[in-house]
Amino acid sequence: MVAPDPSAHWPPDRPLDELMAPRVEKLARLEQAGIDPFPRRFARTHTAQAVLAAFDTPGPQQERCVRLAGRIVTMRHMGRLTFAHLQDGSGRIQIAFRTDVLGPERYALLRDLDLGDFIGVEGRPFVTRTGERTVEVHEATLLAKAVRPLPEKWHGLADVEKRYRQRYLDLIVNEDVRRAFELRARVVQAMRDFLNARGFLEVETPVLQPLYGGAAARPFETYHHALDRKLFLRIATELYLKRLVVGGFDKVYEIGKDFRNEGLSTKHNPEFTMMESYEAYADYRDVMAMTEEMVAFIAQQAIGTTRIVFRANDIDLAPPWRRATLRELILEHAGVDYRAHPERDELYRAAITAGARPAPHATWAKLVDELLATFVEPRLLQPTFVIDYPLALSPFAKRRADDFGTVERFEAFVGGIEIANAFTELNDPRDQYQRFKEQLAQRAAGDEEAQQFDEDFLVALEHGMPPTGGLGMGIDRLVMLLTDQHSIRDVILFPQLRSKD
RNA sequence: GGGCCGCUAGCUCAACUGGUAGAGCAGCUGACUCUUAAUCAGCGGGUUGUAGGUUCGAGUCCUACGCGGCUCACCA
Repeated sequence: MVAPDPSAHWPPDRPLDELMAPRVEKLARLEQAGIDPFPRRFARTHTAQAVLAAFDTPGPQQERCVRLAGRIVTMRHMGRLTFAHLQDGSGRIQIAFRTDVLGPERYALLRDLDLGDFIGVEGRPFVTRTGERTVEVHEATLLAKAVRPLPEKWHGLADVEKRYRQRYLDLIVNEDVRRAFELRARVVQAMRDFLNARGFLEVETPVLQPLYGGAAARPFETYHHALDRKLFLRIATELYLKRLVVGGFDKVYEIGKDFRNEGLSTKHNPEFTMMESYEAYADYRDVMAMTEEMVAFIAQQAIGTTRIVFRANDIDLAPPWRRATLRELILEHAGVDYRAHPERDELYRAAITAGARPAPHATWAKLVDELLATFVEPRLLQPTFVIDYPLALSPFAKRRADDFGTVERFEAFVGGIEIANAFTELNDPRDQYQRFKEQLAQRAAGDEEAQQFDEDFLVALEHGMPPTGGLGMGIDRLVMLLTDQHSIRDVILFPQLRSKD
């Protein structure tokens, strides 16, 4: 028996349009017939996929009664016979309701079912005359009534805004969207498997930080009432993970959200997922080798091959990847040798001549970055390590032994997008102190993205940090690459959008 | 933030140089025991993103705003 419940009637202050009204009426009618439209559980013996698979193993299996549950996504009434498709997390399967099996009374309850409703059914698998594997329903249970309609069935949901705002509809209707996010989960799983197998320890460090650092970005600010203090959402995990290396964890990594208060684009979401790893006694060459192996492994695990297509380019992620210095790549693609222009104004003129459009007040380091972004990045389709960056761009990277103006750093590019950033970590506290001072000067000069002076971190380094190779890899971009999605919004379930009031 | 494009029924889209806003799907009523974009007959469904303006008359032209997409700038 269903307990009498006043909410059987639709709340009067909830919207109820012409499409919802008949569904609410059906819900009330079912309740009056003693049917709970929102029961508690349903014991399944099979998923849709499992039932379909069972057809391939003939014998007693096929005769067995199966119990499965899902959302009604299509329905075709034909008098005393009705076909429908049931969709669950594994896929969809056809089910058939027959009057002569169910009896006219139970069959008549079908008229109160709608597309979008969840039902559980028990029945016998059979194959229709047209060859479709189907379950003949012997017993059906309403599991959840849907009072709003599903999106249109042929074109699905095409409105991009609605797809992002109501991702659940996108997932119900667009199979490829669901697959992309399942793939994303496999990517993260494979990354963990790879790192764990190499002896890395997964850790979690603070998201709320009194000082932010480890990357060049503007932060989000928040406030803790009890502590009466301003806090920042982290822009990177770097400085905490290196404290852990000081603490004796030789190999650590963290997979988590970073937050950067920047503009939105097809490549940028204000919160994004980053993997950072740190390995003691390794340098950036060791990290390079690990990076190419890891990406190839992830691709193999997630999509079954290292050969991918991105923006109609055939790309092979199998190691070894090309290694080239930043200097030679900029010379190759922009025709500018930045070492020949050590003065800022000189390099500015050279960049303009080459066809770049740098910001008028760009520093020397920003100009180098601009040359990289404009001329080199878009051309790096096959996996490429760009190595050896100017010191000024990298306040936490160790200098080359043979060249004190250059640091041991690489960025990995695939398909024209940057997927990783790594360096031999700076562990000399005297040098780190100088770098922080330099960042302070840049901040004073108006660079909002310059590092804050992190005294605690410096004290940690003064206790001694072993030589360490660090890596940061953007998970969202890696998934974009592996799924051939060109907008980061298509690999983030709920991307940031403007509020809609 | 700049530029360009878009916003019409629940969904997907039409509507010529300004002249009564339509179709398919979804919904409702009926027929139908092998359909799968089921089919057939009938019915209902709209403040054309919002607010102004021009005009006898605006979905259409103008202005502002909102939201989205692409792109540039910034960034990973």
